[in-house]
Amino acid sequence: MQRKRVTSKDVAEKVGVSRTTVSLVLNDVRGIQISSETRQKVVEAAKELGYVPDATAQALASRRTKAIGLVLTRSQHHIATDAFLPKIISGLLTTAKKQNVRILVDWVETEHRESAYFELAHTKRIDGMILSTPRLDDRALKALERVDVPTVLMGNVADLNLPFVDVDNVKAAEKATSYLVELGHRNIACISSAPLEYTATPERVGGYRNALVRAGIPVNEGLIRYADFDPESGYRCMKSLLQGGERFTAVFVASDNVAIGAKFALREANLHIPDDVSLVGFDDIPWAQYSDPPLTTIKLPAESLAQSACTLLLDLIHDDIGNLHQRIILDTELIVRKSCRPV
Amino acid sequence: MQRKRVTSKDVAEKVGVSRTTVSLVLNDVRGIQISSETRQKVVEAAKELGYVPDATAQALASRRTKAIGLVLTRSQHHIATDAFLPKIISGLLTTAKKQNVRILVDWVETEHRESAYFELAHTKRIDGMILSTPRLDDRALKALERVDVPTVLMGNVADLNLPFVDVDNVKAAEKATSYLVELGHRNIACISSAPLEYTATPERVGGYRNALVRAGIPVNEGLIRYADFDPESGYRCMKSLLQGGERFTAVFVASDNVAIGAKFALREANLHIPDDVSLVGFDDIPWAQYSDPPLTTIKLPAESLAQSACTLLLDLIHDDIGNLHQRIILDTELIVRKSCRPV
DNA sequence: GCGCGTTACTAACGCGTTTTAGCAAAAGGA
DNA sequence: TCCTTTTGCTAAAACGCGTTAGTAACGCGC
Repeated sequence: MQRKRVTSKDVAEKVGVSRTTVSLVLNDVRGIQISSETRQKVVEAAKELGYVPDATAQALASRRTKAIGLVLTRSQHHIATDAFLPKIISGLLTTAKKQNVRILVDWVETEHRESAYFELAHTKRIDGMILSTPRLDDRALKALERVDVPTVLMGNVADLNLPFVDVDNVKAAEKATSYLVELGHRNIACISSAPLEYTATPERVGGYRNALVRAGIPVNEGLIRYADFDPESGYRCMKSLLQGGERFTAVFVASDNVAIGAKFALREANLHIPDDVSLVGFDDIPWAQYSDPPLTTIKLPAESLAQSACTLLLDLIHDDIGNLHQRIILDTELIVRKSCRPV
Repeated sequence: MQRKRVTSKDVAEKVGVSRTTVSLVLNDVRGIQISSETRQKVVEAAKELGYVPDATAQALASRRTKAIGLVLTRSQHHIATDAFLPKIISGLLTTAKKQNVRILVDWVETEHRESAYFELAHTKRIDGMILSTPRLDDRALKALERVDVPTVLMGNVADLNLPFVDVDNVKAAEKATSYLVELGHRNIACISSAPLEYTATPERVGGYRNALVRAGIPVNEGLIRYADFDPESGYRCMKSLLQGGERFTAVFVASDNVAIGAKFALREANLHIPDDVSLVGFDDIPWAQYSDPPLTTIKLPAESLAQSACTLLLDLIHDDIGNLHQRIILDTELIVRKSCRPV
C-alpha cells in the first residue's frame, strides 16, 4: 500500500504545466493571471490524483506552519484535574478549524521555563502561541516580550506588555460577594481558586475584599484561604476554615472545581447548603447546575475566551505589526441557582 | 529585535567545518567518526550562537515531524464537557515529552470524516495518530487500515485490524454489576455512557447483562437507558427510568460524568443514595470521591491508557513494521465508597 | 511594421535540514 | 615498500514546496 506520494510535480506533469502554475492555482494567489481553462484542469488533476500538499514543505517554503501552540505551564496533576481544559480546547478548535489552523499542545515544565519559551519560539514549529493561566512570578514571561513569536495570554499579567484575553476577575468576584451581602450575610469566607502567584487569585480575592469594604464590613483575614485548583485543595481549605474558629454563614469559592471539595467538607461537618452555609462558586463548570443544591456561580465564558484568544492571535500573526497590545475583556454573569439563602 | 535566525550554516562557519558535520554532531548520529575535539567545538558554538534547529526544515529533510496527532471525532459540545480529556492530554503529554515529541490536537468533523482521515494522513504534519473513542459506524475507520500512517485507537473496534489500547469494558461492567448483585439487589437498572455506536457502550451494557444472567436474574430491557456522555443526558435517562414504572433499587451508570446528572434526577425525585437507590459509576473522575455520598465506581486508568497509547504509537513509528496489531488491555478496579448498600 | 501593454505562463532559486557517496590522510599489516 | 583499513570529515543531492523575476505570444493603435 506504500503507493508513492503525489507531489505537485505529478499534478503539473499530468496537466502539462509547470509546478509554479499548480502552486499558483491551488493557493489561489491573487493578482495573477491564469486562464480559467488551465485553472480547472489543474484543480481536476489534483483531485483525481489525490494530491495533498506536504505540510512540512509548505511550511518551510512559506515560513508559516499554520499551527498555533497552546502552552500549558502547570504540573501534570493540575492538567489532569483541570475541569476547564476541555472548554478551552473546544473553543480553540472551533475558531482554529475555521481558519484552517492546527493546534499544538505543549507543556513547559516548571524547572526550565526560560529556555523552554526561547526554544519554542526559535523552533518555528508554530506561528504563535497562547499561554494559559500565567503566573506572576514567571520571570520567563518577561523574555517573551522580546521574542518575535506572536503571543497572547489567557489571563492578564499587570506589568507585562503582551496582548491578553481575560474576564474582569475583580468585578466578577465583587458581583458574587455582593450578592451574598445583599442576602444579609456579614460573615463571609473566601476560598481562592489558586495560590497567589496566579494572577487571577489576587484579583478575585481583591474583588471579594472590595465588596465587603463597600458594604462597610471589615475584612477578616482569618476567613480567607488559598486553594490550589483541585477539589482536594478545596476540601482542605474548607476544613481549615471550619476548624479556624471564625464563624461564617457564607463562602465565596473562586473556582467551581475547588468548590466540589469544599462542599464535601461542609457535608462531612454535617452542615447543609444553603440552610447552614450559603455558597457561591466561580466558572460554571458542567457539574455546577447538577450539584445538590444547584450551585450559584459566576459564569466564566471559557469557550468564548479561547475563541477570542485564538482570533486575536491569528490577527497578530497576519498583521505582523497591528494591534500589538490589544486587550480583550469578556463579561461574566452571576448565575443564581439554589446554593444561597438570606440569613 | 528581528535579529537574524541562526542556522546550521552559521554554526558550521564559526567552527570552520561543514554543515554536515554540525548535523552529525548535534544529532548524535551513531556509527560515525568525529573527533571529540571537533564535537566539542560544534556543541559550544551552537550554544554560544543560540542555535535552535528549524523544526520544519528538519521535518522535511528527515521525513519525521516529531509530532503525533490526537484526533477527536465528537461534537464541539461533547469535547467541551468531556470530563476525561484533561487526563488523556496529561498522559499523552508526559510520555510524549520524554520522547521529545509534540502533540497536535485535531478535530475531525462528523460530516466529512472519510476525506479528513485521508488528508490527515497525506498532509504528513504528524508521524502518527491516536484516535479516541471510535465509533462502530465510522466507515472511514476502515480506510485507516490501508493508510500508511501509524494509528492506534483508544478503545477497541472489534472487526478492525488496528492496534489499540483499551480496558476490558465487559469485565469492568460485570464487576460493577456483580457488586450490586452481591449486595442483594435484583432490580438493577443501567444507564450507558454513550449511544450504541460507540464501542464502549455495547461492551459495558454487555457486561451488565452478563452479570445479571450469571446471577440468574432475567434482564429487563425496560431498565436500560442510553445516555450521551454529558450530565444532561444522564439526567434525562434517570428521569425516564423513574417515569418508566419499572421498579429498581440500584443503578449501574457506565460513566461518572453521566452519573452527575443521574444523581441530580434522583435527588429531584426525593430519592436518597444509598438508602433508596444504590449507585455505581464508571471512570472515577475527580468529582466521584467528593460526591455526596462518595461514589462507588470503576477506576479507569485514563492517564495510563493515554501513556500506553502514546508509547505504542511511538514504537510503531520507529519499528515501521513490528507489532502491527498489538493490543493492550489495562486493568480496572472497583473503588468501593459509600453510594451502595445492601437491600 | 513598430512600440507597447496585457495575458498566461515558466525557470530557477531559496528554505534549512538530513542523507548519500566519497575522499584524503593516517594507521596498520605483510 | 605497497596495500588495505580506519578515521575524520565534506560536497552535493535530496526533501517538496513557495516565490521572484522574467519571457513568449498576442492584440492593438498608429
